[in-house]
Amino acid sequence: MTRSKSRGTGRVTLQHVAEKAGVSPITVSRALRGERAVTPELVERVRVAAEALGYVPDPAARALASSHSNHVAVLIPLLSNTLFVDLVENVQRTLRPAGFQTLIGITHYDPQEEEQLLREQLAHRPAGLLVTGFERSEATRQLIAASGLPCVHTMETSAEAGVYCVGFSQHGAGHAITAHLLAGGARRIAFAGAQLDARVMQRAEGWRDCLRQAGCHDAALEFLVPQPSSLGLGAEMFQSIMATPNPPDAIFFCNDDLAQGALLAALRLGIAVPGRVAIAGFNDLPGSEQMVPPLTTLRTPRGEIGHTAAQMLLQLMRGRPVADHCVELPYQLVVRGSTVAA
Amino acid sequence: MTRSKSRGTGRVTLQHVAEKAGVSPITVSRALRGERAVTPELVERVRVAAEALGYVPDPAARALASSHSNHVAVLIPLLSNTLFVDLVENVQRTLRPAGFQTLIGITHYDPQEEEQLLREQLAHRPAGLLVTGFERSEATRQLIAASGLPCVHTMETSAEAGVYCVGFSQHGAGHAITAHLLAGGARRIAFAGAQLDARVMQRAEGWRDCLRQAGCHDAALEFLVPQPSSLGLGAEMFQSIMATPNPPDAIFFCNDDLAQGALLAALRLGIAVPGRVAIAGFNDLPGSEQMVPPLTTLRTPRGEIGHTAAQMLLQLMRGRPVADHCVELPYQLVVRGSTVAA
DNA sequence: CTGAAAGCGCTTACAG
DNA sequence: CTGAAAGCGCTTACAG
Repeated sequence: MTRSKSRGTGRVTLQHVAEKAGVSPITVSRALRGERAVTPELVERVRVAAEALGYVPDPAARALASSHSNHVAVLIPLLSNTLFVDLVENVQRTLRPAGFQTLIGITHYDPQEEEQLLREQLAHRPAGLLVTGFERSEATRQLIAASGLPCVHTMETSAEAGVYCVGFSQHGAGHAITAHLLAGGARRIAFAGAQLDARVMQRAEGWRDCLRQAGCHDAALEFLVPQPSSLGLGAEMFQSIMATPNPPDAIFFCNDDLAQGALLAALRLGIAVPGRVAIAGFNDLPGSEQMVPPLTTLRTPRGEIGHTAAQMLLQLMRGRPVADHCVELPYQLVVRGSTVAA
Repeated sequence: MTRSKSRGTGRVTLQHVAEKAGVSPITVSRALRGERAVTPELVERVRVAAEALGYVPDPAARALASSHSNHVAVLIPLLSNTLFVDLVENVQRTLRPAGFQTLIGITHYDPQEEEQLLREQLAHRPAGLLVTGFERSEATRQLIAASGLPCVHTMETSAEAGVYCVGFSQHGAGHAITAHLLAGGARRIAFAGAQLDARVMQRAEGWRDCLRQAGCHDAALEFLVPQPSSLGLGAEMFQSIMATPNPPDAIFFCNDDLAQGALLAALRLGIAVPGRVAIAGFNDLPGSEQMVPPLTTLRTPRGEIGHTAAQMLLQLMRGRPVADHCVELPYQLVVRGSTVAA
């Protein structure tokens, strides 16, 4: 089939489908988008014609005409923490079948970078936004508001009206881990945190509150470092914590990689776990069950968060009402050998 | 400023910049894209006007008019292997400043899924393609060829003419690890592979060739399982390999996570490493240096591959010639305690 | 429920 | 080196 127009791209367009189906292009557009107000028979005819021609709608033309692309902008801090990989995978798994493309922006926990990324993503006129937590620059917050786009926050929850979020109680989870340590007989329970983003600090708060309730809180047992968490850092922190004059009998690490590093350091140093010190992590990342001893941790529902947040966003992008603005998902304590002797 | 047109979106357009700069829209377009054939003074005037108005080009309009978006489609097997996270991060770091958005497709090593993802990405008329290795369905291959888009292959190299690639010698790397094990005195050296993608099999080939040259090859010491690699799988494989009638004195695992799992299993089973069996991994992933004993491995240049491949693609997308169609980057053997007694 | 017209914001190809 | 015209492939808003 030759095209006569000067700039013809050889692409099958709405026009072609319309001719084949014997209707107007606009009807094809409506039929294919599943807009009501089109006779079922016509819809069928259009569908057959589109199929026969192998028609693929042009996202750029669609975006230009409707002022919304089929992109969804996703902002996450990192991809090097499995946590966010699980989140992203589930977001994509949910959004793709619905016809949405994911635009992934990695902020590295940097508010400036998040702002810059969002600007670039916004230029693409995404249909929706998926962001991590609530901590961001005022400018970013305003960009989001001014965009008028549906936006779902992940990982944390908020009671604020009009804010959409899917997460779990970071505070409650921190509390739960600490309570488990207390139940095991520990009294001097340390908190070891890295990165120090808002969620880590909420877990610290949970730890603090739990220990205060039990009358065992000791501010000297809060160890915080701003570096990104890693096994190496966990090993270092463990060693320096155990070298303090009056070391703890249990340590709650804010992330499993830190705790894994601590377990390996304990092995090297010949410090018995949980005999001399119990160790707990957070997130239940790959490998934690393989540690020696296996790591007690808390399984966070990041996969489900990704799925649920994407579904909520889908509802919002379709202009449908959402029952729950804020969905709080359950987490699960996973008790293993690092806190309970075999 | 009120807009009179009925569908005005409130967006600052080329038109506005043109009026402000006192030139035609087309000149603005050319000036901003850095096309030559525009007087430097005009370029400057346009730039100032655009800046003042906060003009952001509309990618959708641009894509529609030019039939190319500023997207680059990236296809990778997984995000749960740090390897590919490093690759993607470096790709984005290189492409973003040049004005390109990355579209990430995760194939899960499934040719069908890769094909489907590519179709979706192609609908967005990306400016270029970045794919992993050379193993894919014939249909996918044809989609790539028919698209006429510049395409750079990563992780592996190929001498084939007209094929752009940036990688390292998987065969050579497998050979190097094996040679190191041989040099340490091992003679019964096993290869333990999972996933069994093309690159793993090339490493296996390197292991085979090295041992044949040394006259030590034993086909019974090749252990292959198709499951995705993980610490748990590594532990299982290690245990079953050591339970064979005539176990090896060294094992080369095709990925660090398997080897890490093996080291932890050895610890649990009380099997001395490297005393009774030496263990080597591949990739140098996070945590390997923290293992007990630290894991000998081979550091692969995936970050540099991402950067170099993105740069090559940038050249191609700009229509500039590329000196080397095929860039082979160096890897580095990292010798640690799991193969050499302290 | 269906359609003709206009427009989304850019770039291509052609003139000058 | 600069510009007026046309077009990219859709959807919006307005009629009927």
